[in-house]
Amino acid sequence: MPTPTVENYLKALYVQPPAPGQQPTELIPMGQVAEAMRVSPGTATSMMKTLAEAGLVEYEPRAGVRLSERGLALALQILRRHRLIEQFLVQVLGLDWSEVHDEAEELEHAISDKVLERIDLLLGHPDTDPHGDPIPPSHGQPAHVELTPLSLAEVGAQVTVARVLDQQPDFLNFAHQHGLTPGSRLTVLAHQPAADAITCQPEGAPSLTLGTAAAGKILTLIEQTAS
Amino acid sequence: MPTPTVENYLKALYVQPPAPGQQPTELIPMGQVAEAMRVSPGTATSMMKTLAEAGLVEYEPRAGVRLSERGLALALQILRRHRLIEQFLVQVLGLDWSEVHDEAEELEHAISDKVLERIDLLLGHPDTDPHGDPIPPSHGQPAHVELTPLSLAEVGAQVTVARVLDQQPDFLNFAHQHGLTPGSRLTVLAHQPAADAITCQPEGAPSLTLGTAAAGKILTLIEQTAS
DNA sequence: TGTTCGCATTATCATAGACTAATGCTTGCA
DNA sequence: TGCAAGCATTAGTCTATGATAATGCGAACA
Ligand SMILES: [Mn+2]
Ligand SMILES: [Mn+2]
Ligand SMILES: [Mn+2]
Ligand SMILES: [Mn+2]
Repeated sequence: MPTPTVENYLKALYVQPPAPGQQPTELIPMGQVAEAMRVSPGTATSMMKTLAEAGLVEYEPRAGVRLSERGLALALQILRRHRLIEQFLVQVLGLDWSEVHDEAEELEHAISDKVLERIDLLLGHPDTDPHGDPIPPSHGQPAHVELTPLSLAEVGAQVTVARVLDQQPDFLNFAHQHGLTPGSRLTVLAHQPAADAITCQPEGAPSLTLGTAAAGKILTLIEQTAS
Repeated sequence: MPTPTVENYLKALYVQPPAPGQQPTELIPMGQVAEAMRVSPGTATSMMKTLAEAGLVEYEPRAGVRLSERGLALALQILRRHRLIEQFLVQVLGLDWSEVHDEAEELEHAISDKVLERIDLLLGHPDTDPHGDPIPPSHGQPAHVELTPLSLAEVGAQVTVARVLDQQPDFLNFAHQHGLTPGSRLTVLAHQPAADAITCQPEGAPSLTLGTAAAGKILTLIEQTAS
C-alpha cells in the first residue's frame, strides 16, 4: 500500500495537463512535477527515482517521467476516492463545493475500499463530482466527453456548464454567485478580443463579462449553435 | 496540529485502565505505554519525552506519564472524532459494528472539525457509539454513568447491555450473534464460580454461558434486582 | 562549432518515528 | 544491608520525506 505522499504524487502526475498539442503519454519534466507538488527540484528527482524503483513510473533522466500502467491504475483509484468523497460531502453532509477539495485531499488517503463503495452506493453511482470532474470507475478509465471551454464557444451559442477546472475557493465562490455551476445554462453574448474578455448570459442571473483565462476554466457542452 | 502518531499516543494514554484501585490521574508506566502502542520500550520513552516537551504529558523518568490538561483535551477531541465516525459508519453507511473500529482509527486523523460537526448533526448528537462507548462533547468531559460488568450482576437480575469493552471483530461478532448488543435486555440465570462462568438469558435468544473474562467485558445497567 | 543558460541531478543535512542492543536504576528479597 | 531481576533509559541505526547548495548536461543561439 502506497503512503499518502506517494498517492499524492501519482495523482498529480495523472492530472498534469499535457503541453499544448502533446499526447498525455509524453514525459512530464521534473520542474513541472516539483511545481505541482510544491517541493524543490531535488526532492522531485529523488521521489521520481523512488517511484521508478517501485514500478509506478517510467523515469528518463533529464527528460521526465510518465506513469506506468500500475501507476496509472493507482492514480485513477485515488482520483475516484477523491471525487466520490467530494460528491458525498456536498450531497450528504451539505458542505459547499468551494470547501470540499481540501477536505477530500486528506480523506482520500484514509478511506477504505469498503467505505468508498458504500458511499458510491448511497450516492447512486454518480459519474461526476461537484465540479463536474469525471469519477473514474472502479476499474478502467473514465469515459471521455468532449467539452468546449467557454472562451471558445461561438457568439450566440447556448451552452450548459459541465465542468469547472479551478479548485480555488475564491474562483468557485465567484462562479457559484454568478450562476456558473455544472448544469446551469447560458448564452454567449459577445467576444471582445481586444479586451481579452467574453460576455455571457446565465439563465436566471445577470449577464457577465469574464476574462479569457477565467472563461477557459469553464468547460461547457454546446446545446445549440448560433442559428 | 499534532501528527496522527501523536494523536494515537494521546488517545491510548487516555483509555489506559488505571491499575485496580488507582485514580485515573496516576502515572502510567512506560511498559504499559509500549504495549498499548505496540512499540518497543525505547520508542515509548523517547516519544513520551517528545510529548512532554510539547506540554501534552507530564513525564517522570522511571515512574511514568500522565496526560497534561492540554493533552487530555486533545485526547478527548480525538476520541470524540473516533466514536462519532464509528456511529456514522454504522448508522449512515450501514457497516457492521465489528468493522468500524479499524476504519475510524484512520479516519479520526483525516476529518476536519467542520465535517465532524455535520456528522454529529446528521446523527442527532448521539451520546454513545455503536459499542456503547460515550462520545465526549466538543468541550469538557463525557458524563459518567455507573455500569455493572455482567460478571458481577446478581443472579435473578434483569439488566440491559450498555457497553461492550472489547473491540476485536471476533468478540463483537460473537456478542452480536448471541443478542449481546447495547440495548438488548437479559436475565442473569446463574453464577458458576467453579467453572469460572456465568449463565444468562438474552431476550429473544437462547440462553448462554460465558466465561468470567468475557462477561466482564459486557457492561450493563441494572433494571431490576432479584426479587 | 563552441558557449552559455536553464534545468536536472547529486551531495549533504534535517526531522519524525521506529528498531535493537547495551547500560543503568530501584526495589524486593535473602 | 546488599544484590539480582525487572524495568527504563540511552546510544546508535534505519527509512521516508523534505530542504539547500554545488555541480553537470544539453539545446539553442551566436
Ligand atoms: Mn491528498
Ligand atoms: Mn473536484
Ligand atoms: Mn488512529
Ligand atoms: Mn467504539
